[in-house]
Amino acid sequence: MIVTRFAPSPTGYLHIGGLRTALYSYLWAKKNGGKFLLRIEDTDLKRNSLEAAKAIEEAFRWVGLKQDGDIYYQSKRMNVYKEHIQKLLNEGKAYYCYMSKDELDALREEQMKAKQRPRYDGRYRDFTGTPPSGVEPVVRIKTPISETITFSDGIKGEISVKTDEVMDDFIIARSDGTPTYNFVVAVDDHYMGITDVIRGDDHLSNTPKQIVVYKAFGWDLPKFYHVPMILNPQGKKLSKRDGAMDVMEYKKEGYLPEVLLNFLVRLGWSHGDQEIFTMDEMLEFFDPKDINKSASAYNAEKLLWLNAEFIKNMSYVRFEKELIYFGLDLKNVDKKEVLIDALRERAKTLKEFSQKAGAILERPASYEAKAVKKFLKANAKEVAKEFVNYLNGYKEDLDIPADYEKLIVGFLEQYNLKLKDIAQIIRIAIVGSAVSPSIYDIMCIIGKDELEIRVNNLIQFMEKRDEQN
RNA sequence: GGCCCCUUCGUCUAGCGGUUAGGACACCGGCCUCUCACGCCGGUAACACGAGUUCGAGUCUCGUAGGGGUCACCA
Repeated sequence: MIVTRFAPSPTGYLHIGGLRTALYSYLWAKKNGGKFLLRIEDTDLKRNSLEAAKAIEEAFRWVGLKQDGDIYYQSKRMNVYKEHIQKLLNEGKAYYCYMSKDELDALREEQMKAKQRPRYDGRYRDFTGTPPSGVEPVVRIKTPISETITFSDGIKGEISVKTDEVMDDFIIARSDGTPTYNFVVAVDDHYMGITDVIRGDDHLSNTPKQIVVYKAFGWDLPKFYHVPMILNPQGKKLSKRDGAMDVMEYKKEGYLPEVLLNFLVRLGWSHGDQEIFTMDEMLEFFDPKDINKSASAYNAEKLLWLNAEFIKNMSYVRFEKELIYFGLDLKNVDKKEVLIDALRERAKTLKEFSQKAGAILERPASYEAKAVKKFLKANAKEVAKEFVNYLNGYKEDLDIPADYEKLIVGFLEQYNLKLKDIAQIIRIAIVGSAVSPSIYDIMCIIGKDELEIRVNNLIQFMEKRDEQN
């Protein structure tokens, strides 16, 4: 069985890079009938916060990635790590190092000056004398000397590093006794039964260290997949400055969770020419072997396009449900289906949708100056008045947009006008600007009575304007 | 700087020794049209460079250049 995990450290919100590796892990496990686990890496008490952990969980809930079983918190497993550190100590595979932080810094500086790679010199590796007093020791693991550590990465291929060149006896327990990252990752991945580790390729260079831990305990290695980073549009590493990194920010901006997932799955992975995937299709087609080797740049326009595609095909009930978050309650809107259909092809996000809907549902607070100047010419007032008269005398049904089209056609015939002569007047009367969905749709949405009110309001406005001139 | 990784249109990518190098976003035309969109049709645009291997290279090998990652008592 395949078991994967996502293991964020709770130092901030969940960002889209993290979400993508989580998605890949989730997909790979679920596709194979396996398990996807969530582990919060909170060993560094100073930098973690409970709120951050909660924020990550909230983001997971929003996108609908559900972990199997309970969430693991490393802070609750300290005794396990301590036991294992003790075990290595007992077996002589790790040792206490009494070098103080100051001494270490001095050594590092010296090495830097000599243009050497800063590296612990192993001075306590075989130390048997009396330890210096007043120093709380750290625990270091013995990394093999003159060995080549080789592993096969599912994305990058065969990777091998020479221990003497790039590794030293790294610290597995700080002087306060708390374990460090590379140690706990290996211990947890082993006990959680992780078979496939899918993570960002910034961890590629940590992998040999974790392998040292695995080997010290004699454990089998999981498979590793190091997925390339996501770059910003400038091709640099995505950072907070690029904005919109927080997954929850996408909710606020009116993106659908499945769109974010769809967008992310295609960033660095593909299945032929397919752009749009349902969750079932992602599960069917995803395979980490198809993940690209190179980093990919974040492309906000494509995300927007994808969101628009999904909105175009979204159900009415889903619209009603999602729009509540944006302060738009469609429950009492009589022609909500006409509203939705009129706007779904004009709004790329739910946020934009709710703004545009508001412009139709609420009476315009003012009339856009440019539109007034361009379309409300001298005869506009008369045309509008004639329209109100015609509307008052109109006895046919006014229920669907086509009924309003009949209304307009009749009006144009009677007064020998062109559609152009009336369309913008009605539009401005209803939404206050020269841009909106079809006038038949928006007339239908607000209904006959409201239509009359709004056209009259516009007539009043024009009268006032004409008086001033 | 050492080590590791990467390199096809502006961007996401397809390609797995023989292709007019395909698709998508964006962009530019045109059509549709009551405005704006949507939709439809069409277009511009890429194999980083240099050597090999081969009858033949985007595809294999090696260099060069460029980009990224990483070198903590952070994760």
